[in-house]
Amino acid sequence: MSLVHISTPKPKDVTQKVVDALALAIHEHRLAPATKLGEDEIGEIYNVSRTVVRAALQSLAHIQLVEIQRNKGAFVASPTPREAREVFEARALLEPRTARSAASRATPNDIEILKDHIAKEHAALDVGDNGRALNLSGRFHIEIARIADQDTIRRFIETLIARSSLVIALYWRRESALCESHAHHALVQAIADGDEQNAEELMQSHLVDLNSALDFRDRPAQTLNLRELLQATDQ
Amino acid sequence: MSLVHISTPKPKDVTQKVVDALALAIHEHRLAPATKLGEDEIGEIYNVSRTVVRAALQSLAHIQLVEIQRNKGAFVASPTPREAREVFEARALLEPRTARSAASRATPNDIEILKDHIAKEHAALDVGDNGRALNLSGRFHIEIARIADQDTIRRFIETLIARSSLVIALYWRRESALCESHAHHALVQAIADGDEQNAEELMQSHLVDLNSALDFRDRPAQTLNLRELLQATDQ
DNA sequence: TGCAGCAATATTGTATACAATAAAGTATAT
DNA sequence: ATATACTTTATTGTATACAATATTGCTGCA
Repeated sequence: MSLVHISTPKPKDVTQKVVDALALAIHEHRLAPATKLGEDEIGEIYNVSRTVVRAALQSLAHIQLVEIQRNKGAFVASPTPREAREVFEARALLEPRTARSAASRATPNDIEILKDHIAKEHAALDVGDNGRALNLSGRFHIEIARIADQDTIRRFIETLIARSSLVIALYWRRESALCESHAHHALVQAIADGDEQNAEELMQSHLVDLNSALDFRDRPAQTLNLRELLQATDQ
Repeated sequence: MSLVHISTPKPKDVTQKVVDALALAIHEHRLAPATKLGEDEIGEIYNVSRTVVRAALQSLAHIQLVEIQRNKGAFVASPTPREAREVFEARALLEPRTARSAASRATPNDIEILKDHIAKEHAALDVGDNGRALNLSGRFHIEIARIADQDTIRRFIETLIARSSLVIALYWRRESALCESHAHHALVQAIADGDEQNAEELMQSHLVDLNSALDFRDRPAQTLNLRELLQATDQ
């Protein structure tokens, strides 16, 4: 199942296409948190029926990229400061160990793939396409989880990376240093060397760095969120 | 979202009812791995349309309690030995830390809830209802994650517990000692005492014990699985 | 008998139609 | 002029209808 999700050419899975398109838009920050995702609207855009749109939205809701409110509709998720903190706490718990595993298992081909990711990331940054760079940075982390060869934990990390995109959209503080490809580079080196200890520590400090670039104190305060938060008549 | 999932009375969420009913049946081992879950059939049982059945099945597929094969249908998941091992590896990574957190945060009321769980577990075992006992044992672990007050990790643990049910159905070795409520009792004591270190270690050894009661060497070899594995024409 | 190809059946994938709920607008009364 | 009740509109929730695919059974032939 999970393998299928990764590797298949997917001749005709319309739902997945919609899922991927929406997820990409969110990851690249083209869809802002709390944006309403009307079923008819999306259906018209992709020329599919509401049936498949609903399936896609439910799929995205499961990984918490969108939030569905009964009889209200689907919205791009808007993590609270608390949720945002939790996402990075969970990443700190899972990813260092995963990087260690990756260091013990990576093949030369895997290293090539990682370096390729970094190169693309640089290219995107040079062009000024921060959205794409952010997305690639996330996929870099997912790639490490894949190399670690633990499907279950990889799936968890995938959802955390996805949500990180939203967290960054809401709580990013600094202007520059968007994805510290320097850290990524060092990490690849450790993994290539099979240096498990170093890989684990580098990943840990990388996540600490990321965390320190976020500011969870002030909350989103988006129009849509405000409105729904004020009326506590939620069922 | 996740909070809603826990606390709301849910006046009319038909889909969730179907999800819960099917999940319970799987957890209690009334539905065996690889069982076909026809849409019409389930719809007739619960008097709902295929629309909601499909939504429910997709929801269950996401937490990997069922596997959906395109144009083939939905089946109760049947974890491979490898997947089974991964589930418990992930639990070993997440749950000890979570138990530690729970020990640092638990209120007297939380302790009551945990003790209540254990009591129910005993009662079910006395009646000989192993399915219900297993389900309660799983909910005990989820309860600890709830006390730890980390929604994100709790959700991960919930999916792992759910899959553990299937793993146990397929790979359980021993006859007796189904849920070692002794271990649960000691764990509650440590949490009640706020003894973080002990709680973490007890959870770790508890999971090791569970793992040692499983035998991943021989694979399921179910009729349905065999058939689909032999024909590698999957898309 | 056994197999190949085709026909019939059943099941899933998708689209549409109807029902229920929420949101918005309007009119009336104070 | 504001607030409240009602009406209208829009959107989601659910059921059904149709299309596509897979499975099964049959027929004919070697």
